[in-house]
Amino acid sequence: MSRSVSIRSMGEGGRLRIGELSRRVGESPDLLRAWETRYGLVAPDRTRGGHRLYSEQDELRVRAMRRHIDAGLSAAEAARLAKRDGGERQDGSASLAHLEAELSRSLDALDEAAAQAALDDLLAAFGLLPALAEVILPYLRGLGERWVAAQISVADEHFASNIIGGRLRRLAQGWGEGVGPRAVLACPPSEHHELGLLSFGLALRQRGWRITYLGADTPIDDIAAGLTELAPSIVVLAAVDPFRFLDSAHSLAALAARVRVGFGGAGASVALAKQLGAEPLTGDLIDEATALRP
Amino acid sequence: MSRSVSIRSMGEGGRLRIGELSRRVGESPDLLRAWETRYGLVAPDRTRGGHRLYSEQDELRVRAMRRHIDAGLSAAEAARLAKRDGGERQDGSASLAHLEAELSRSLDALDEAAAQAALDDLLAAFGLLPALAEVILPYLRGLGERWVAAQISVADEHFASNIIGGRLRRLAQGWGEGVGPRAVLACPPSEHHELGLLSFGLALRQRGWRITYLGADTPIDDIAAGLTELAPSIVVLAAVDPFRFLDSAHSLAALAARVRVGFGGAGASVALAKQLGAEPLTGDLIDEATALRP
Amino acid sequence: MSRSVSIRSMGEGGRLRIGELSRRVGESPDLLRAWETRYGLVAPDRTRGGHRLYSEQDELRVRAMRRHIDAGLSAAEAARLAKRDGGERQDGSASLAHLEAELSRSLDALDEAAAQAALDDLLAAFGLLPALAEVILPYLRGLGERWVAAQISVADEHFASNIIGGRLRRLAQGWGEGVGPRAVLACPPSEHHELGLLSFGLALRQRGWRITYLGADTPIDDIAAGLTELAPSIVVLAAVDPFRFLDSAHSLAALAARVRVGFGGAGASVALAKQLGAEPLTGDLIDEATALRP
DNA sequence: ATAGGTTTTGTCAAGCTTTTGTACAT
DNA sequence: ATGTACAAAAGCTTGACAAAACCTAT
Repeated sequence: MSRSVSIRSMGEGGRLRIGELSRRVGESPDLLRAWETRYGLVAPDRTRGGHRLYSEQDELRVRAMRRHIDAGLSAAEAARLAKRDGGERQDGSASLAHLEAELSRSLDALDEAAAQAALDDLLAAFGLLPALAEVILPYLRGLGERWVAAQISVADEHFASNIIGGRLRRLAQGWGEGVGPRAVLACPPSEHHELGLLSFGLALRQRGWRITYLGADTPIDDIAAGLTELAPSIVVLAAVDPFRFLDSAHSLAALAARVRVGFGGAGASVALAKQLGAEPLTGDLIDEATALRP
Repeated sequence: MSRSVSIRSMGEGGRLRIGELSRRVGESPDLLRAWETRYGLVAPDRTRGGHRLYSEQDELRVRAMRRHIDAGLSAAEAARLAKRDGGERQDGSASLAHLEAELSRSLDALDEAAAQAALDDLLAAFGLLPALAEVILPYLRGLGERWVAAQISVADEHFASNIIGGRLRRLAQGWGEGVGPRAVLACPPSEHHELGLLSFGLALRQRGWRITYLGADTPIDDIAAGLTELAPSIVVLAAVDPFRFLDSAHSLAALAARVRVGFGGAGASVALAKQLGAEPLTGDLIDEATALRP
Repeated sequence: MSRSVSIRSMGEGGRLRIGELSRRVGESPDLLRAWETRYGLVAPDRTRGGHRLYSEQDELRVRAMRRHIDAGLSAAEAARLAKRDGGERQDGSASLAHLEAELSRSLDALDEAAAQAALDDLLAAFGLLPALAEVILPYLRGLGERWVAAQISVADEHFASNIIGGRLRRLAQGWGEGVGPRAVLACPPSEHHELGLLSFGLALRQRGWRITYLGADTPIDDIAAGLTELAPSIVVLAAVDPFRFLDSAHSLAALAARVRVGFGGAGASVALAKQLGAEPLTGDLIDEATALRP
C-alpha cells in the first residue's frame, strides 16, 4: 500500500528493480522479462517511468521457477507451479516444522497417542518419502546424537525407536509381494540399528522393488544360503559402524563375488565398499533408494 | 543431482515432458511413445503445441509396465495390467477407495466370499477403528438411505447387515473380559438396529473397556436388575428413533438416577439426554467412544 | 480358502506367453504345444496374431501334468487327471494343524506372501489369543530349538522372526492408548528376543491394559526414570537367559522396591523373582497375561 | 525336431513444429 | 522497456526395419 514511489528504496520496502533482482536470483533481466510476458510469472508494479518494481514474493516466485526447471519441468509447467504456490514456501515448511516439533515433543514425553497422531499427520501431509527424508530420519539422527551426548535415557530412545519402528513395519506390510526385482536387506552381525534399513526398504518398495527383510544382526554366510532360492537383484547391508563390515570382511567379499551387494549406513564408505567388491550407497538414504536400478 | 527436489516438486501437479519422464523411469522417449500409441498405456495431457505432459500416475504406470515386462510378460499383457492397477499401490496398502468400492460391490451382489475378503483386506490395511469410521459405518448409513429410498430390497439390506454384523460380533469375541472399566450396551425396547451399537462397543473395547452387550430390544428395567452385579461405569443406550427413548422415559430417568447413562444413535439428542438425566453421545460414534472416560 | 487375492493381485490376470510359461514350469514350448494338441490339456487364449496366452490356472495344470507323469502315469492319463483337478488350489481346510503346517512351510521357504496369508487365515479362524497360544508361540519355540540344533540358518530364523514380529507390531497398533491400567514392557540389557514380550503385550492389551513398550536391551535404571511420568501398574521384564536378570540384579531390586515388577520368559523363575522382589510370571505366557490383575 | 512364414516389439530416420533462452532494433 | 527475431534443444508423426519369439505343418 505504500504510495511513495521512493525510486531509490530497495531496502525495507523490499521492492527491487530488475537489475538488482537479476543479481539476486541469478537470472538475466531479459529472461525475467520473458518469463513475465510469456507465462505471467510475476506482475511487478511500475514506477511512473515504467520501470518494474519487484516484491519479495516476486523474488520467491522466480526462485521457485528456477527450482522447478532444474527439477526437469518445462518452463511453462514451472511457471504454472510457481504461480500456484511459489510464495507459500514458508507456510509449507512451517507446518513441516510444526509437525516435526510435535513428533519430537510427544516421543520425548512418552506419549504414544500423540506420537501416532503426529505420524499420521506427517504421512498424510507429505507422503511417505518426504516424511521420511525431511522429518523422521533427521529426528532419528538427532535422537542418536542426544543419546551419545547422554541427554536422554536408553528407555527414551527405545520408546521412540519402537514407536517409529512399529509404524515403519506396518507400512512395510506385504512388501515382499508383487512382481518387481527383489532386494534382500540385512544388518551385519552385532549391528542392531535397523530403522534406517527399514526406511531404505520402504523407499525401494515405493519404487516397485520386492523386499526380503532379514533385519539386524545377520551372519553374512547365512545370507548366501538363501541366495539361489530368492535370486535377489541386490543384497543391501547397512551398519552405523564400519567395523561391523570389517568384522565380516571375508564373508562379505565372498558374498559380493556371487551377487550384487550394496553397503549403506553411516558405517559404509566408498573405499570400504570398493575394497570388498560392493557398491557404495553412501548418499542420502532416500536418494540412493530412488536411484537404485535393478 | 537434485533428486530429492524432484520428489518434492512432483508432489502436486508438476507434469513432466517426455524427456524428463524418460530420464526418471529409464525408458527411451521413443519407447514411451510406442507404448502409448500401441497399448494406450498412458494418455498424457498435451500442451497447445502438442507436447506431452505426463502426470505422476503416468509415471507409476510406466514403472509398473517395466516391472511386468521384467517379470516375463509380453508388452501387451504388461500394459493391460499396468493400466488396470498401475497407479493404485503406492505404499503397499490398497487404496481405501478401492476397498470401499469392493465391499460395496460384493455386498450388493450378495457375494459373501468376496465380501468377507473385502472385510479382511479392509481390516488388515487400516485397522479396526479407521475401517469402521471411514468405510463400514458410512456404508451402513448409505445402506439405510437406499433402503428408505426403496432402491434396495429388504433381503439385500438383511444380507449386508448379517455379513457385517457377523464380522463385528466375531471381532467382539471376549470383549467382556479383562481389567478395564465396564460399559453396558443396549438398545431400548422395539429398537432393532444394533450395528452402530456393536461398532461403538468395539471402539470402546479398543480403548480398554470391558463390554457387557445386551443388544437389541432390551427392557430398561431389566438393565437395572443387573446393575449391582455388573457395577458398570456407564450404561449406553442407542436408538435411531427418539421415540424408542421416550417410550421408556420413566424407566430411563430412574436408571439414570442410579448409574451414569449415555444416549447415542440418530435418535439421541442433547435435549433429550438432558431431560432424562443422561449424557448425550451424539457426535461421531468413534470419536465419542474414543473420548469417553470412565 | 483363497485368501483375499485383491490386495496382492499384482500378478493376477497376467497371462504368459509360451516362452515364459516354459521357463517357469520347466517344459519345452514344443512339449507344451504337444500336450495341448494331443490331450487338450489347456486351451489358452490367443492374441489377435495367434500367440498363446496362458492363465495362472493353465500353469497349475501343466505342473499337475508333470507331477502325474513323474508319478508313473501315462501322458494321456496324466492329462485327464490334470484337467479334472489340476487347476484347483489345495483347499485350505481351516484345521489348526493345517494352518500350522502352512505357516511353517511358507516361513521355511522364505515365501512372504504365503506366510502372510497363513497368518491371515490363522487369525481369522482362531482369533488372536488362541492363534498365539496354539500356533505362533509353539512355532517360535520350535524355531529356537531348530536354531540351537543348527538345523536352520540365522537368516531363516531372522526372516521368520521379522515376518511374525512385523505382524505382532501391526496388531499392537495403538496399544498405548485408552483407559486401562498401564504396563511397561522391556527386556533387560543384552536380551534381544522380544517376540514373547510382544505377544505378552498383545495378550494384556486384549484384556484392556495400556502398554508402553520399551523392547529389547533396555537398561533397568532407565526404566526407573520414566516411572513417575507413566505411573504404570506393573513393569514386566522378560529374558530367555536368567543371567540377563542377574546381571542387573542390583538395579532390578531397586526398581522392584519402587514399583510392581514381573519377570517372564524362559530365564525367569520363581526363586529368582522372589530373590529380587519381583513377581514370577513363569507359567504359560497367555495364561499369565490373562490372569494378571492391576 | 526342422523348415518356413507371421507377429510382436524395440529402435531409428526423416521432415516438420514447438518451446525457450538470448539478441537486437526501436 | 517493448517487441520481434532467431536458433538450439526438444518434441511430434509417420513409416520402416530387424531381431526375437511364435505359429503351423511336415
